[in-house]
Parts: sequence; structure tokens; C-alpha cells
Amino acid sequence: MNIYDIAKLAGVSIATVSRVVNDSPKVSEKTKEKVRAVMAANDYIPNVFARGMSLNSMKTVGIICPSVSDHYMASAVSYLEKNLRNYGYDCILYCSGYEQEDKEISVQMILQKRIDALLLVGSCYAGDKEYGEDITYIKKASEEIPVFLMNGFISGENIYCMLTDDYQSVYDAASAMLASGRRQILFLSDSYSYSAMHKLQGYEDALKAAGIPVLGERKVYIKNEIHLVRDILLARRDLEFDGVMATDDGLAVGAVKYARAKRLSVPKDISIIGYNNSELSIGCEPELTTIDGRGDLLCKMTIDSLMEVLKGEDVEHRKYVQCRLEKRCTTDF
Amino acid sequence: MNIYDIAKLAGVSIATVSRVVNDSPKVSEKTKEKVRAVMAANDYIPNVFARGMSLNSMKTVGIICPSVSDHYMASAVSYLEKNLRNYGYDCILYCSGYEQEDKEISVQMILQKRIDALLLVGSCYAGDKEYGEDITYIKKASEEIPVFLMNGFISGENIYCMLTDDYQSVYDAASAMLASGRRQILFLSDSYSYSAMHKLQGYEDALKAAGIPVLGERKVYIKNEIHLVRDILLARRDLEFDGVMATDDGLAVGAVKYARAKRLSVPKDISIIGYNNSELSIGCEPELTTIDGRGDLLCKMTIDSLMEVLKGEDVEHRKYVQCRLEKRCTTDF
DNA sequence: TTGAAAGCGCTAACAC
DNA sequence: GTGTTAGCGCTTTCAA
Repeated sequence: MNIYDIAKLAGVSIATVSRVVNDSPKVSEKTKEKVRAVMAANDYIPNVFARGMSLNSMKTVGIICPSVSDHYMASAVSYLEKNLRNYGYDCILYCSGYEQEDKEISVQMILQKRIDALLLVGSCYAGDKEYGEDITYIKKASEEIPVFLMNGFISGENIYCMLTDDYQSVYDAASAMLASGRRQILFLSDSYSYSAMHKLQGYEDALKAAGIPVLGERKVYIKNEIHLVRDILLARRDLEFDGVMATDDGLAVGAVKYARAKRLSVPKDISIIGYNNSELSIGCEPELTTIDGRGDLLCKMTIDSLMEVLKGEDVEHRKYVQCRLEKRCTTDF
Repeated sequence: MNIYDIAKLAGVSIATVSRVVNDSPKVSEKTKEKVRAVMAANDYIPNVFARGMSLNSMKTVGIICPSVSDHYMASAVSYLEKNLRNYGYDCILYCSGYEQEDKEISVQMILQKRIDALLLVGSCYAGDKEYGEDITYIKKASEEIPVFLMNGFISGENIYCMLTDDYQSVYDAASAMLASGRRQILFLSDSYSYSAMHKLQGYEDALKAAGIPVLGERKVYIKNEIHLVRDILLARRDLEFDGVMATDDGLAVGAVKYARAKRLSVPKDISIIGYNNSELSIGCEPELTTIDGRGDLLCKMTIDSLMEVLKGEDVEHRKYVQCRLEKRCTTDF
């Protein structure tokens, strides 16, 4: 059943059918109704390829994230997909992994799909500072279609950055921890991403503001696996600390496990703060005080901006979302 | 830059270029090299729409799952996406939610995208037994394209079911719990899905085999939220139990929290088994014995079958994966 | 307000 | 092994 069949059955030309499908105003209501009736009666579905070919668009946005098995990103993708569909856009999903080369390949491949916009979920796309990673592949993509970064910043004509205020939230949380009397706070991270660097800065500035030296040994980088974190912390007998500021709940739970193994009381002997307000943070014991990055708000903001850009409106290139501290049992303030 | 430009520049016909793009064996190596050089030099990208139109396929598979914010499904989607891409297939993703109507709409919409196959991730698509949900929308889809069910069974010509042996794993786990001396085992579930029904059956049969009565009040259905599970269990003062068989780790962790609140020792006073071997199961305290549904294997099996079906080969309509009990601290066997 | 017809870029059947 | 050409189903001028 194609446009010709419908045209024939409705006694009009294919042009008219096309206009009805696209709800053009220059078709009389009468004709519209007649054609619509025929379409409905025959379960007519316009061929997306032919359509895409003419329009050179598929009403599709590409989403790339390192991995949807990370809970934070999974929630984001879920939210984005649902809402984009409400606006009539489909999502094609690529999980790129964290390697520079894989990220580049993913972007390159997804661009070939003639997507209308590109959504990069995860701050690892803003260029890993440790390795001085290249971001020209993103700049290049932005020459073809608008690019949206979720929690990362790259300046550019056609690049829109949705940011979580990681710096401030960690600054505030670390300050509160210091105010509660902690003096040796560990910074626990698994990444050098844009977001992680800002968290680190917040941590360092909070210490400085309190007149406490920032020691390199107190910044621990480690893979995000609960038991691994526990074991490495246990092995580092030289390291003394009475507080932990983690960039993810998994790391923080590792610290909780460490405390338990060392028979330290939490939060009395050691104060711990996680990040992301994930299910883990209420699954562990004691339950974790954690910073909620408000992924839902960030997503909403992203969708809104995306739709405006696609409509050709002018949109801010940088927008912020405020984090929120979720106080639970691993802190005493 | 289109196929005509390339043909002109390479001094061949568009048909030859097309053949080179599709790596047809009937082009001489010499010509191939020449054409490839021109394509590379000009960053030629074949137009996917025109291609889709001729082939009536976009080399795309549709994936529907209720929600990727569930960790089990997120892992599955991540795995599927990555591997399908290795085979040259893209994924378009729909998160349908759990409502019957939404599931139907999702399937209907995704079918319009001219996908080559449909992947239904999550046993909720096999028809929720409680409400006697309709599965004709899936049968209908299978008339157009092959449908793959991950952990669900529907018989049909063009439907392929990849199954986890939930029945046996719960039967074995419950039997082990009984063997360790428990007599009042709770069955904790949040769903009436195909998978959940099989788990229930395994539970019931294990009790029966041990000569223990199956009591309705010991089958508790509840939303999968840790604190909620704890609170409801605490509120049910009539309920006595010394073991918990949960259909998900979140529910099981709720039971762990319940035990803690009641100052019961785990596993001494109460034995708990979860399901899915998620991060939660090692985040909680004590750590959770859990059944690993082997989502990775299930995905692998699915991809393999999918590729065979797409190649037109004969494939079994039902395949099983064995679960594995991950013993940790909430059980004493 | 409607229709006729020219593409859009590609694949595949057919001819050489 | 290569070229010619007829579609594929739609959108969009241009005319009427």
C-alpha cells in the first residue's frame, strides 16, 4: 500500500495525498477527510525511506553514551528516549565505550545515519584532561548537525552544553564535612572527565578555603568496583583519613566496606559522601549521604534546548542545573 | 557527493560504484581499488535513505524494553547494541513502560521504521498472567518481521524465544534453603511476568517436594523499592518467616533492611536469596546470595539466533540458558 | 485548491 | 567484468 494506491482509491493525485500526510494547509478540509478515511481504512504507512530521501531527514536523533549499563546514563537515555518520542523523534543509540578511538568511530558512524541532532551523554566526551584527549571529532560533527553535550563543555557555534554544577556541590559538601570537624578528607575518583575535574576542583578549593593543605596522596584514582575500592584502601596502610568525598556512589560504597572491614564506625570515625543518589546509596549500610546530580532535570533541559534548536530558535550554549545533597547516614551534619 | 560524482571521478558507471560499495565479487580488484581511492579522497558516504529504499531495509533492529533504567535491561541493551553493530546493524531503541497499551503502541510505532527484526527485552512482553494480557500485538508483528523475546515464551512461526531457566534455579535455591533447615520461606516478587511466574512455580514445587505447605500469605507482591519492602515487611506482624526467596535483588535488599530493623541476624535467623547478581547485591550488608540469570549469555544467544534468522537459516524457536547461584553472605549453605 | 512531473541516490535486472 | 536503465515512494516545484 503506497501513496499511489491511496491516491487512486481516494480519487486524487499523489501530491494531494502527500499534502494530507504532511497536513499542508493548502488542501480543503473535505479532501483531507476523504483521503484520511482511505488511509485509515487501508492501514497506510508512509515509507520512511522515500520520505527521508526527499526530506533528507528521518526525524531521528542519535544518542551516544559510553555505556548504558551505568545507572546514571541508563536513566538519562531512558528519559531522553521517552521524551524525544513525544516530540516525534526516534532515537538511535550507540554505546561507544570510553576509549578515544571508539568514541571517534561511534560519532563518525552515527553521523552517516543522517540524524537530525547528536546527543552525547556523559562528561567523558568533553575531553579527558589526563590524556589531553582530542575533541576535534566533536567539533567536526557540529559542522553538520547540532551537538548536545550532557555534562561537559566544549565551546562552539553549534554545540550546546548542559551542565551539572559539580564544582559547587562538591565544594559545599566538602565544606560541610570540614565544618563537622574532619581534617583528612580523601578524594576518591575513577575518571579524569570534565565532570570529575570539576569535582576535584571543588574539593581542593574547599580544603584551601578552610586552610587545609591539599595532599596528592589523598587524591585516589581507582576503578569503580566496590570490592576493589575496599581492598585497595585496606592495602594503603600509609593513608590516613577521616572523611571520603567520592565522585560516584560505587566508590563511596567501597569506602563504606573498607570502614566495616577496619571496624571503623561510620560516620563517627569516618564520614563518607557519594555521588549520583543511586539505588546503591540506599542499599548499603549505613545508608549513604550522596549528591544528586539531578539527571532528570538535566535531561529535561537538554530536550527543551534540542527542540528549540531544531526549530531554528536561538538557544544559550551553556545551561546549568543545581545539584542537591541527599543526606543519609554516612555523614553527621 | 553522491554515487554519480564518484562514478564520474573514477571513470566508471554508478553500477560499478554501487558494486564496490557492497563489495560485490564481480568487480575486478583493480577497479575496486581505483573506486575506493576516489571514495576515500572525497569522504563519500552512501545515502542511507536511497539505499534503504532500494533494499527496503536499513540494517536496523528495533529494541523495545520497558525501561533501560532497570539495571538488568540496561546491561542487556548495552550488550546487544554493541554486538549488533559489530554485525553492521544499528539499533533503534524504544522504552515502552509496563502498561499494555504503551507496549502495543511502541511495537506499532517501531514497526513503521522498517526495522529488520524486533527484539523484546524483558519477560513482561510474554503476557502478564495476572491480567491475562493480550499478546496478539506481538503475533501480529511477527507476521512482518522476526521477533525475538528475551526471557519470555510465545509460540509462533516467526517468534524466537531466549529463555533463562528461572524455574530450575529457584527450585534449586529454595531446595537448598530448605535443606539448611528453613521452614517458612517467603516468596517476594514485584511482577506477574512470564519469568516471575516460573520463579513462583519453582518455589512452590520445591516446597511441595519437601512436604511443606504452600501458603498464600507467604507469597508477597510488592513494588521494587528497598525502603518500601522493608516497611511493608515490618508492618506485616502476622507474617512469620525464616527465609526469603526474592525475584530481584532490590526486593531482597529490602528484606535485608527488614532483618536489620528487627535486629535479626542474617543468615542465622533469616536466610535471603536475591536475583540478578546486580551491584546492589554486593553493596548491601551482609552481601547477598543471588541468582545470576546470565544476561550476558542470553544476549549472546539472542544475537547469534538473530543473525542466523536474518541469513535465512533455520533456528530453534526456544533456547535456554542455565542460571548460576552466586553464594555470598545472606545464606548459610 | 489541485494535478503532472521532475527529481532524490541507490540497487538490481538485463545487456553487452 | 562492466554499463544502461528502470524502478523504489516520496516531496516539491510549476501550471492550471
